[in-house]
Amino acid sequence: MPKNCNFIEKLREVGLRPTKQRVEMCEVLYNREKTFHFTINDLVKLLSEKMNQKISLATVYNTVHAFEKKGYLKEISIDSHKSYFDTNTSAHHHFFDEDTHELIDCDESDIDKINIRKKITGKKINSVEVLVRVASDNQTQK
Amino acid sequence: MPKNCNFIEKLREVGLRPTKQRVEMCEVLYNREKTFHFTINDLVKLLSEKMNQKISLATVYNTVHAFEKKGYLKEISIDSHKSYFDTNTSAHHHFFDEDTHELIDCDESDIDKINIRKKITGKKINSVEVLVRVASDNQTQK
DNA sequence: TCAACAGTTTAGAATTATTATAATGTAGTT
DNA sequence: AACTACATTATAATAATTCTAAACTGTTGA
Ligand SMILES: [Mn+2]
Ligand SMILES: [Mn+2]
Ligand SMILES: [Zn+2]
Ligand SMILES: [Zn+2]
Repeated sequence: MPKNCNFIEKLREVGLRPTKQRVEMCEVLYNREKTFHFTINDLVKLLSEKMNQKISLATVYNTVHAFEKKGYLKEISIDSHKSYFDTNTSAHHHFFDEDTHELIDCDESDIDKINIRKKITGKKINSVEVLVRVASDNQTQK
Repeated sequence: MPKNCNFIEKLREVGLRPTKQRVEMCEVLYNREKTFHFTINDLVKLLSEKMNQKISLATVYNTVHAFEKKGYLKEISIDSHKSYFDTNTSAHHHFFDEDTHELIDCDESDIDKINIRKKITGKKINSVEVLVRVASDNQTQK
């Protein structure tokens, strides 16, 4: 994660116009140390803080979906009531903290390879993902 | 799954009034061979077919959530755009057919026990669930 | 048996998240 | 600078879910 990636070039490469809104979104999404997990609301908040002018909600939705289509973002299902997105687009497992509603990525070494015995005829496996729900262990809490 | 379980008694046991709507819902949900996975829409459709009078949408939502709170139903997250519910309330894994949007339960023997190496300090694991997304293997199809 | 009460259902309004629309603005090209 | 295709915007529309308050019903105990 270099400090100042050339997002303009990156956007051009996949055929998206490097408009200021898209470059701004790239900065917010990818100019960080770790994977970023967010809801549209999180993102809107961060963008409004960062930018001088306001950004339209429709643009945030459109751009997130454009990024998703181009493989820059992945949608994650942990809560049927909210859409979460992930800047880590590879197949990977998650911990979900039920206290803070935060997602945490697992890497290869965190969970042993999943062995699936069941076959469904005529169907191929597209992905295998594990969700580990965690919560505070503290008795006094909650 | 007996043919005509005494749902009235079952409802009383957990402190729910055995109103005709709830008994009717029990029949639709639990009077079947296999686990039932459904969306609110699926359920409304089935109930309207089965019942002579119409049932209010609010009642379906209220009753599903009452059942959920009592541990009769479990909400499943596979698609952030829709709520799925499951009559199998135990911890279990799923296959999700991306062609038909159907959920299929796994049993113990289908997936080897998941070994989690990562520990998060101060947090305990509440559940570990695997989602296997499958789709048609047929080249000609889609 | 039946009135009284608490809990339940209901239709419709309200809220929330998301998508569609159509006018205006802008990046890239000449 | 001007042209054009694509993007952004405000706003309207849609869809899922929840709220509200009035009408209704299962239960209880007189
Ligand atoms: Mn989506
Ligand atoms: Mn829910
Ligand atoms: Zn992730
Ligand atoms: Zn299930």
